[in-house]
Amino acid sequence: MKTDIPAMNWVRTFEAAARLLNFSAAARELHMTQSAVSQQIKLLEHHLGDELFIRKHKKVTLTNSGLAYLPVVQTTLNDLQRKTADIFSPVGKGRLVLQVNYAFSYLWLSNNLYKFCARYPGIRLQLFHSNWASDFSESSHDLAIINGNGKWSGLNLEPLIKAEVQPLCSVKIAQLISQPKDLLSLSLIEVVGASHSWEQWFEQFGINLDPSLVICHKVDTILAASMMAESGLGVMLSYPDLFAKQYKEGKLSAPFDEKMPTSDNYFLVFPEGRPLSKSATVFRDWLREEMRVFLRLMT
Amino acid sequence: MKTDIPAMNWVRTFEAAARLLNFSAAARELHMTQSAVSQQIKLLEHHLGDELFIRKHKKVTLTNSGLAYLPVVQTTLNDLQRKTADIFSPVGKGRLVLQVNYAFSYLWLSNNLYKFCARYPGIRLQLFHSNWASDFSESSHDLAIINGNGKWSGLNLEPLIKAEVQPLCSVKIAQLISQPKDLLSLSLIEVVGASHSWEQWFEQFGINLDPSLVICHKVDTILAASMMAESGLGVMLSYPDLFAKQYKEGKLSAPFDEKMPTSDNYFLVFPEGRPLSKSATVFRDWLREEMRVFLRLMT
DNA sequence: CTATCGTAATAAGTATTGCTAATGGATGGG
DNA sequence: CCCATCCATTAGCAATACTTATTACGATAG
Repeated sequence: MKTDIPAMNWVRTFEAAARLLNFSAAARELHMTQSAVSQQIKLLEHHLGDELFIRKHKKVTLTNSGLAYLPVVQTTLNDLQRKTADIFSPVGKGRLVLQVNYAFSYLWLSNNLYKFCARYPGIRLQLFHSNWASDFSESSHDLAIINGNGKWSGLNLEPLIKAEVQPLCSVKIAQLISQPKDLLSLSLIEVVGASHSWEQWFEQFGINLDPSLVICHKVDTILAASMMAESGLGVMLSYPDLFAKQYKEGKLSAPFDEKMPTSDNYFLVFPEGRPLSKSATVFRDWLREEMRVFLRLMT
Repeated sequence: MKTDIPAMNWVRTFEAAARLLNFSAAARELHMTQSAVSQQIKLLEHHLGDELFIRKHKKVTLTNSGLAYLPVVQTTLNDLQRKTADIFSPVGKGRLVLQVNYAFSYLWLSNNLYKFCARYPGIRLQLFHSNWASDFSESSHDLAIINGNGKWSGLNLEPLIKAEVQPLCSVKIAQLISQPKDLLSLSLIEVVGASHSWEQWFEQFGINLDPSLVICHKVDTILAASMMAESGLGVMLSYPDLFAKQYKEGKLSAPFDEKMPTSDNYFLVFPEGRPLSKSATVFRDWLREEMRVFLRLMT
């Protein structure tokens, strides 16, 4: 085969013909004659140095190579079309692929995303959930929302909430607490992997935490921690901003006003060095504004 | 913009011009005249309904749209070229992307892959490690090697080793063991998520395992289990086939000959309903044959 | 068996597109 | 200031894409 890329029209003709398994039908779909289809496919086959179709008198079928090539061609054409449209179609149209942290999606986005959709009804959203830092060159999402310390290279970051944590628990449990050391007799919920810890929190009050003396549930996600805290299983140390709804509904309460800074935050993440698609820019701007309003209401 | 896909030559011309930021240089690279480049880019801009370059008398720069479009075009062209070559270039050429289970890669593949590379020097390998079942429609790998019970739909599966496990430990520890109940006084290493368990193993001998009475290390990967077993920290329950090398080198030993069937295995996984690329077929055949020889040597 | 329909291949001619050569305008370095 | 470099434009030629018309083949219905 020749090493250069086959012409777009050959490929598009092949796609239609392979999908329909009928040159005449492909010709109708592409608004050309059957003859043109026949010729283009012959040219493509010659270019690739391999047969794509088995011509059996009344119907054509795909060869093994053709069968293997069809999905390649389909995803390529589809990708190019979609991404081209994302960049060049007018603002408010197109698809937007987001990678979102589970907890942020459940605790904040689920309560607010409807506003974005109402404002930009032409933007079709596609949400993927993952808690891991994202590789924009590999994956095909436009934006990501990730929790972590923000030390990722090659990415643009915008912190979304205030980077401070405080003890949070059910209202019932909160009534049992009046001073920091009261916590020591309760179950503490620790999120493993977080850069803030109960140890640090107690340090603020001169209390040296002896890990063997406290009951400490360890969970690997903030979502699990919040569910345990809500159901009265213990006290968690987390971002008050994130639990506004639970706070308002009386499901969670903060026994102390003091907040402790942390180096973890939720970040809006997008690739560095190349501009965002229009839809992604629109979403970023919306999220910025929405978070600004949200955080102002918090104080 | 028009909704149909821009012609391949327009796109290719744009790619070169945008990369080099010089129409004349792009023309030289593509073996055409500067005039042709200028015209094609003008056509593409017209097609997309947007400017791609800012023409500043001596040099051109990319507009925001152009900047956003360049990576899209580059990955698309690259992908199409690579995948086309994978299908149509002669056997023994091309790239092969494998997703491999960590343990299988470390314990078996690392000792045998050199033979494949020696036999097919034209095939460039790309290995990704992951222990999770794979989605061929999303990801871009050709084959995967995964551990599990094989209950994944839409995938072709071929078991790679014998689906049986047996206790394995360091030679030193093995000398302390003569009958099954001797194990109860040692540390047992359990791989969480595996479908076989120590409980099942003891059941064979009519021993009811009381979890509270045995020291049980829990790990989440076979690799971690094997490292602990090798260093004499305890006994693990795993596939003897996988540890041939450790066995031969005296690092691991099997205190009992009896093997227990398990529903977990390592599987070679490939997509259903479409043929593999030539490189992938070659790899599959090589792996089959290599495993056949390997397993025969085992018995 | 034969007429007809649906399908693909081919040949020849036309239309479209792509490319070159030549030229002009603009700019910055020497 | 002049020359080199860069891009745009134009006109004309070359390549390609497409159409029309025709042939060939097989299935199916009469």
